[in-house]
This record gives sequence, C-alpha cells and structure tokens, in this order.
Amino acid sequence: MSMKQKKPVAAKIKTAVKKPAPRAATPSENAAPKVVSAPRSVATPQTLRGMRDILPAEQKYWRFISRKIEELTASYGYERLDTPILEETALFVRTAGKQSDIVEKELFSFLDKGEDNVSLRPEGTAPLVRAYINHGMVNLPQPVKLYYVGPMFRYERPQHGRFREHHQFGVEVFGDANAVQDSEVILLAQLFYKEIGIKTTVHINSLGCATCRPNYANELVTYYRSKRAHLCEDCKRRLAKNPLRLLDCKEPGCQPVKETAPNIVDFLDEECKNHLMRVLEYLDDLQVPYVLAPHLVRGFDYYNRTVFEIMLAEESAEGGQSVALGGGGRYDTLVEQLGGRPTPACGFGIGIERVILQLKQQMIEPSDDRRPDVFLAQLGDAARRKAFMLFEELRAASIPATANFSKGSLKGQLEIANRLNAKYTVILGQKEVIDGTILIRDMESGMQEIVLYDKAVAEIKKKIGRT
RNA sequence: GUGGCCAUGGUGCAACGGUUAGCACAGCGGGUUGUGGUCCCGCUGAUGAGGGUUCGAUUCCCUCUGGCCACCCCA
Repeated sequence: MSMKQKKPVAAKIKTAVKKPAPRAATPSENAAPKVVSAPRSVATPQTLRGMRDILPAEQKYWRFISRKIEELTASYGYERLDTPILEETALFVRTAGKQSDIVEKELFSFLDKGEDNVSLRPEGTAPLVRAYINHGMVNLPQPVKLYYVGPMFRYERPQHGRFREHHQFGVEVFGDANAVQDSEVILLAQLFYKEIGIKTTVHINSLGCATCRPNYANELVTYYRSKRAHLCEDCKRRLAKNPLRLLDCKEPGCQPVKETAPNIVDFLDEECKNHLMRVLEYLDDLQVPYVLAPHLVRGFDYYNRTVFEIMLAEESAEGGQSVALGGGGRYDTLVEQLGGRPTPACGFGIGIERVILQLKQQMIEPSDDRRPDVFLAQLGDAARRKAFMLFEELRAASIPATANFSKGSLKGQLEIANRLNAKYTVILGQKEVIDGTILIRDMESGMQEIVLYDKAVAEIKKKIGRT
C-alpha cells in the first residue's frame, strides 16, 4: 500500500461516517455497557494434573533465569540445541533403563494416531544424544558443547516442588573424556546458582565403570543380604531390583546398615579412581564447595564415573531434608548405546521450578524489568492522535511506554499509570496540542513540567537516564 | 503407584439440612466535565463435575476431577 493513499482514505471514511444512521432509542449513551455474563452452563476446563500456568506475575523470575542461562552459556562457549518435546518411547526406554522408575511408572507415553508409541520427554540428555548422532556432530571439532532449556514431563503424583510438567536447563558435552571436563560442567552448574544468589554445595561421587562397578555391586548385595532382617520393605525390594539404590534409603532403621556398608570408592579401579581424584583437584583449584558423597547414586542407569547433585548449602536449608536443585554426571557409553560412535560425554540438568521456589523462599526478587518508564495519557480526540504518534516515536527510540488510548478521563489514566508503576506520565490534552507542548509528570514526587513537543523524546530520554 | 487432609466469586475467608449463600480485597462505574497511590457510593461475580439420601442439600454419603502433605522417586 502506498503512503499517499493514507490521508484520502481516512478522509473518505470520515465523510462517510458523517451521517450516522438513525439509531433506536439510546437512553444511556454514556452509561457503561451493561455486562451480562452468560450463566455458566459449561464447565471451564482446568489444567491437567501437575501442570500449571506461569502467570505474568511470575515471569520476572523466568526472565531473570533465562538471562543468566544466556550469559553463562555464552561465556563458556555452549550452543543451544532444542529438541522436540515428543520422541519415540524407545529412546527413553533404552537410555534410562527399563528398570528405572522413570520408565517403569513415570513415562508420559501414549499411542499416537499412527499407532506409534511416543512419549513426552522426561529429561533432556537422551534427546540431545540422539540429536548429536542424527546430525553427525562427531564431525564437528570435539568437544561439542550444547545446552537446552525446556519443559520435561513425568507422570507422577504432584507434590511440593514436583510437577508433571517442569522445566529444565541443562548442558551436555560430547567428545571429551578428560576429568577437567567434568569439573567444568560442575563449575558451570554451581556458578549458575551462585550468580542468581543461591548458596549451594556440590555432592559428588563416582559410580566407576562397567569393569569395576559390578564388583562393588556384588559386594554390596552380599553385605546387605547378611543384614536383610534389619531392612525396610523398600530396601528388600531394592536389593533385588537396583542394589545401588540401597545407598539412597532415608529410612532411619536402615541407616546403621548403610553406615557400615562397603564404600564404592574403595572398589574403583585405578583409572576410575584417578579420574575422580583429578575432578576433585580441579574443583579444589576453582574453590568450588563440594563434599564427597559415597552414597550418592542417580536415577538414570546411564551414568558412569562422576555423578553429582547440587544441594542447598547447609545454612540455607531449613530443617527438613533438602531436595536436589540439580544434578548430572558422566555417561561415556550412552552415545554408543544409541548407535553412535563411542563418544565420552557428561552434563547436568537443573530444575527451574525448584530454583524459583528457592528464590522466593530466600526472598530474592529479580527486578521488575517490565516496569514502564512512561505512561502516555491523553485528553480529547486531537490529543489522542498526537499521543498515538508520540507513542510510536518513543517506541522507535526504544523507550518502554504504555498507554490506554481508549480511556477518556485523565483520572482513570493516572490510576492505570500508578498501578503499572510507571516512572513518568506524559500528559497531552487540548491545551498542549495548541501550545505544541507536553506535560511530564513525575509519578513519585507529583512534580510536573512543561516541555516542547519537539523536545519530548530527548527530554524523556534524559529523565530516564538514557542517552 | 500407596496413604492422609481438602475443594464456596479472580483472591482470601464466612454460613446453615430450609427464603434473595455473607464479608474483605481485586475488577468495573460514579463522587459534574484536565490529575493517581487515601476516602465515600454503586455494580459485576461463587458452592469443581456426576450420582445418591431427603419433602428439600452448598451442608450428609459415593464416584470422578483437581489441590496440598507424606511415601516411592526425582528436578
């Protein structure tokens, strides 16, 4: 559309509107339209169990975290990779392990219309491994450093800090077997919390490798069998199903048994032991606060050697046992297991909802970056049109402004400006239009000053401290 | 998946086996046409869904749905 047409078209419409069709009786032209809401005959759908809306009021936390993620990953040279939320079920069954709870009872799976067995992703690592293989990233200079942010799904009973849909931020590094890489990943995770103001401690352990872990598992089973009488029901179950999980039991009765259980570190072979020692050394160098946690095991079967969880630092944890804010580890066999070339890898995942919960609990409030600098108020038709133009000029000058052009009264507009917590309100009325000026009102002090319209943008820029 | 507690306008609460289900906050409108954050007035708006017991149920019972809490597990 050509610019020339603009005016004539508007003018034409204007004349056409001149003679309004006679209307039926209008007893209350100016009265507010009567809002008659229909009776609620239909039930409003609710969110699905364990899923929730993230409302505007909470968005500042999400923006705050997104910013930190961008900053941090950029400074360590990580590239973002987004994978689909839906994948074939086999991907997760093969990676997490058939016996794992994630697959056994938490996978959000269903048959799609084509009768394919699909699942909402329960975690981020397997899809990234899949993508790494699919796109031939072995041909990229190694290591390949990737990160992801997005929703994850687990079919569980919702609870405090646990949802069916939650969001994770995670990184995965492919093609580097060196212990220094484990340390970098741990550092990155720990730095993330530090940067947003949450004090954490890294719990770290080594699960050994395919060679040395079975020895330990056998030893552990033998030991626990001898104490079987003292174990809780869950532990008896674990003994048969997933022996390493025995170390995870929180049942008071099982604690003494756990205390004297064989320690995995004593069973690591030379290489695994060295690897662990070096990871710890690097962490010492970087002054990352960690504790060795010989009882730490993780929920996925694919880990080997280094595993870690990021826990709330003791001083911030209030009483009860604290849940992990994030965790990760090394998974050197996973790429091969999914049909790729043998490629060492490690990474972590962080639960964003839990981080936000913690921010709120510690009263850490990100600044409200959506607070408008300027609210534009107008009075009368001519002023409205001029204000609308100024609105555009402000936007072009990257000054965040808000307005409500359909509101008539100045009082109403100031109320909105106040509620939006605007720093300044620009007032444009009949008088200002005639004088070629605007009024700038400081919403905190209530002081007003008259400024020439032509200088408006420059003056506002000066006031909000921009040049 | 197991067990417990719970469900009233947008939010937080109240009420009773029986008239128009109260209150506060928020929202919208107004307190004479150009000044907000205080005040005053008015309006809108709810018993989660489905069954049953009963002359009558928002109230009692059951099922479902959802929430909270613990376990399991996890982020």
